[in-house]
Amino acid sequence: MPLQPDPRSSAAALRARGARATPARLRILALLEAADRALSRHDIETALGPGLFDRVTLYRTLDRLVEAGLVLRSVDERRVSRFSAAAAAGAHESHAHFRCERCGRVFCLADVRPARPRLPAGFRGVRIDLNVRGLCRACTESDS
Amino acid sequence: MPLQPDPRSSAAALRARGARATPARLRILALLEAADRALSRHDIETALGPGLFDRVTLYRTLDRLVEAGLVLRSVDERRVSRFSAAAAAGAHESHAHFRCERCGRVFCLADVRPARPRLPAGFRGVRIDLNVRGLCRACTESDS
DNA sequence: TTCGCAGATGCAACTCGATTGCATCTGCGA
DNA sequence: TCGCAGATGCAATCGAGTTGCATCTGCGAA
Repeated sequence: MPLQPDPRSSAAALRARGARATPARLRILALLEAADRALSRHDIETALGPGLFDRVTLYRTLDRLVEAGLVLRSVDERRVSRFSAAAAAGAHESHAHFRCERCGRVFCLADVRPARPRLPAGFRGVRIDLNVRGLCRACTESDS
Repeated sequence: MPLQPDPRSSAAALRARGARATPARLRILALLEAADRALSRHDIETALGPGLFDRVTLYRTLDRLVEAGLVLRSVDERRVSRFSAAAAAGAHESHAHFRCERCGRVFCLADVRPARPRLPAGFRGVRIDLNVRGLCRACTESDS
């Protein structure tokens, strides 16, 4: 989890997974690795500068990064996909997010590792994710 | 959690929450209470008979039932909202679902009660939900 | 170093779940 | 039984995400 993401190691990670190291992928990966929360396509487009990459390119790039296992996807209450760097979040089978009900931002709870619950007979669980909803620090503080 | 949902008690529950007991609300509530899984708007429309209620009415009715606390909403991996009766699921602050990655169906794990995790300073958690993804029984059995 | 092409990108059109505006209808308290 | 706030239906619209197709380019091979 480097503070200054290294584009060379990102490029190597991409190539090791059979994906080309393109500007779009390196920029998006660096952005997600530096972020302290899960970003939507809209967040990413705004951060990189609107118009730098096409909307379709952003979606396809994110799909490819998820497929390569470098990025995790989750869907928020407002039906928007959000993305976080797998390296920063911890690429575990179980994962936890905090979703602020006021500002809509999503934070990774990297050190929370939810336990696998008992399932009904015949059901096979694979991945587990836990969502906590409430108010984030900024919204709690502006709540006085 | 009655096996045969009682429309009279549903009507009373609606009125107690300041909502009218209309045919759409009573039919949808009865359907959700009888279901063993969370239903999408499309599932509900199909079950009640296409054309019986307008799509907009279904969405607005479901919104109202969620607002009244009689129904819980969750969003699946495919960005579709799914609804389950709060009474059947257990209207707790924490809740768990199983989402089948093959058929897309969503099951309530009524007896699983995820623990509240530690949050970063300043964050206030309110509701918790746990999602387990994998294969449901039907899809596991057809997997041979 | 250059070359070729599979894979990546951009643009336009499209899909589909969900929402909004507005006219009409109705549950239910008075 | 009457009035009206709240509920419903219809049409238009929104917005996240996808698809088809033409063009471009990273990168392995020559």
